[in-house]
Amino acid sequence: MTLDERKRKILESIVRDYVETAEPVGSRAVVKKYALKISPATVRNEMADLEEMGYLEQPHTSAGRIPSEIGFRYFVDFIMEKQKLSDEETELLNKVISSNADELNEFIGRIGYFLSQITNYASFVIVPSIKFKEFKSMQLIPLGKDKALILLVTDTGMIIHRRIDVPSSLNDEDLEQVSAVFNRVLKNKKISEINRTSLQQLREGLKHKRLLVDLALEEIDNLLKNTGDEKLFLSGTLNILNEPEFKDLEKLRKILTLLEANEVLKGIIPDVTGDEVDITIGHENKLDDIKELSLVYAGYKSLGETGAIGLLGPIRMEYWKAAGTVETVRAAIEEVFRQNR
Amino acid sequence: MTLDERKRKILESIVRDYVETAEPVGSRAVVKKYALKISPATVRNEMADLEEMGYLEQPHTSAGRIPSEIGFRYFVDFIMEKQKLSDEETELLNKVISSNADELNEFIGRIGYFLSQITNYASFVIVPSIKFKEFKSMQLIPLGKDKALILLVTDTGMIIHRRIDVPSSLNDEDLEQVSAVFNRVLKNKKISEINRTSLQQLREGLKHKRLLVDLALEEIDNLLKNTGDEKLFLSGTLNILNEPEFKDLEKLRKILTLLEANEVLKGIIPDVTGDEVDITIGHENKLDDIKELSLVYAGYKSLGETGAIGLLGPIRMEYWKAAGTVETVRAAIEEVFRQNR
DNA sequence: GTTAGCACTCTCATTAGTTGAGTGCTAATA
DNA sequence: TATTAGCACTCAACTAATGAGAGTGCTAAC
Repeated sequence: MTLDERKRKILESIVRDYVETAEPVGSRAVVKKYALKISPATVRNEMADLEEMGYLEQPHTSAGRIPSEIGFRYFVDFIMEKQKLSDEETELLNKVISSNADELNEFIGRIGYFLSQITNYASFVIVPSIKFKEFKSMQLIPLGKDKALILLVTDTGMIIHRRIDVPSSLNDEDLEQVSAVFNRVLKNKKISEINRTSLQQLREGLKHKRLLVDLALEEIDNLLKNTGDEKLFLSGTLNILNEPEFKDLEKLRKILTLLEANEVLKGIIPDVTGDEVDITIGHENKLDDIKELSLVYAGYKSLGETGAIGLLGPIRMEYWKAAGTVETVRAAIEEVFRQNR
Repeated sequence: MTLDERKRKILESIVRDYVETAEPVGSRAVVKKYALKISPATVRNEMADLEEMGYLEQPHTSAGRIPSEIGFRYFVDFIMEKQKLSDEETELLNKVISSNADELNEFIGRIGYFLSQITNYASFVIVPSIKFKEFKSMQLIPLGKDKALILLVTDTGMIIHRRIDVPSSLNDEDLEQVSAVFNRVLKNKKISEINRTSLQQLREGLKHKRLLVDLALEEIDNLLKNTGDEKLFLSGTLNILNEPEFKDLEKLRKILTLLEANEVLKGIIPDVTGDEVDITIGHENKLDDIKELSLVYAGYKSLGETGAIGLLGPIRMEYWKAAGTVETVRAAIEEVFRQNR
């Protein structure tokens, strides 16, 4: 499946031209635009070969060629090089990175915005669920009559809270007392260490506040369960409005609807493995709904968990630019996460 | 500007037909579909009158009539009645209301989803910034080496937190001590009562932990400042893809882009005054960008502050349905907020 | 192996012709 | 006087025909 130098050059020209113009590329255009020292006729012969091999296709007899998905795949694997960010882009990225967005959501939001701004594709960032190891604090805070706030803090700084009803038979001091006992038993305790015995211990020590204890325990249980949901941030989805392949309203609706359903979207992103930028093109994707799209993405590590960032664009995508951007941003945010803890 | 019964009937027929079909309505269609006991010719005469009065317009000579914005306005003000929810819809609403979504965001999300589901228009919910009156608790929770969590709880159950760096010269006990002093001075204190004296008092009592105190005070200050941002929730924006008036890609892009910019959107919603459902049609709206859209909205009260819910659709909108839905949902969520505190 | 030349193919834009829905006006009718 | 039937007229939307242009594949010459 290896192509000689000239064929590679021609394939590359066609890919680049097609990505730029979204029109089939003719033999003359290839010669002219990329200053090859051969005639259109020769190019035509080569193109016929490339078509036979499956790298190109022809919308109709008298049109130029466009790269097939296989052609794009070959281009991505063996021809293109990832394009580095320009100086201005790098500067902008640094600004985004160093802006004191100490709220995680905001930071991620800016990263996503940057990705889609720079590339003009839709971007996504998956933030892994941050597993915590220890409880740091448990509070029951009275809020006026009959209400209280139950508040848990983990060693990762995550805060879980819920408003609960408090039987009016309990007063503020009772709440404080329960807080204290919980804290004593659970504080700095690893989750794995919280076993039946210690829970039993809690119940025993606070028999007469059974209801409250049960509520609190239920909440802790909840916390443990919900620890498994990673979050997906999307940005720049409207960029697909610029792509001529989606000028058709029905296609557009399909894609936008898909992008709106976050949960579905999580499913289409393949499991990230290493640090490398990965690319899936058109039908290589799992779900039918995105067989007209390509994905350029990479995993990153944060607190031992794996997240992902990536771009979502048409098959006719500037893979070199997309891959370069994803690679750089991936490294940058991993660095941030490393420093930050 | 009052119309006789027959003209009203004809205007209504044209509005309803046009809303349904998005096509200009001819005299024959009016007679046939709405079983009026007059001839098309008569209707034509009346239509000519209505056009002269500004209630109808004609896309071109040989087409039927469509309602002008003034026509819609007349229809909304003097002809239509708000349509009540069907039994199934009411049932669904009750389900949404009573589902134990004790997270505010989730509750609002469901309300928005309901609104746009039922009407097929984009919906918005504005949640007012909840002003709080008292501090309930202030905690400094150590999180491993050099880090701590500063955590404030207000009487409205709002939680403000930030991760801060702690000078390594301070140990866990120092943190606890600062917490305690803060709590003693601020607990259950109204904001208006926190004056310079009490702050001075804090600083004095903790002179040797100056840095920490300043950090904490800064955070409290922050909290007070940020109390002013209301939140906007949007839902069902893709419904506009169904409207034939936006089959044009450029228009579509404009609107979707607008809807993506939450901040701009807040600006287009007029100040809500009373409890009544209000409607602004096309050019009655402030911003140029939404002069091709209509707004159906109403305010609601929550903890003394005013929020809003509403729908955003084409000028050719089912105002009766939209207004009825908004009215019902408005009442429902106000009831929820009333009960919940 | 490469290239010039040429017949051929197919899309796209333009034009002309046709259809049909709907109007406005006039004259007849109740 | 209000209503209606009848009819000529208008205009958008569809259809078919035509021609231009881009690009190919093939053949024969270099």
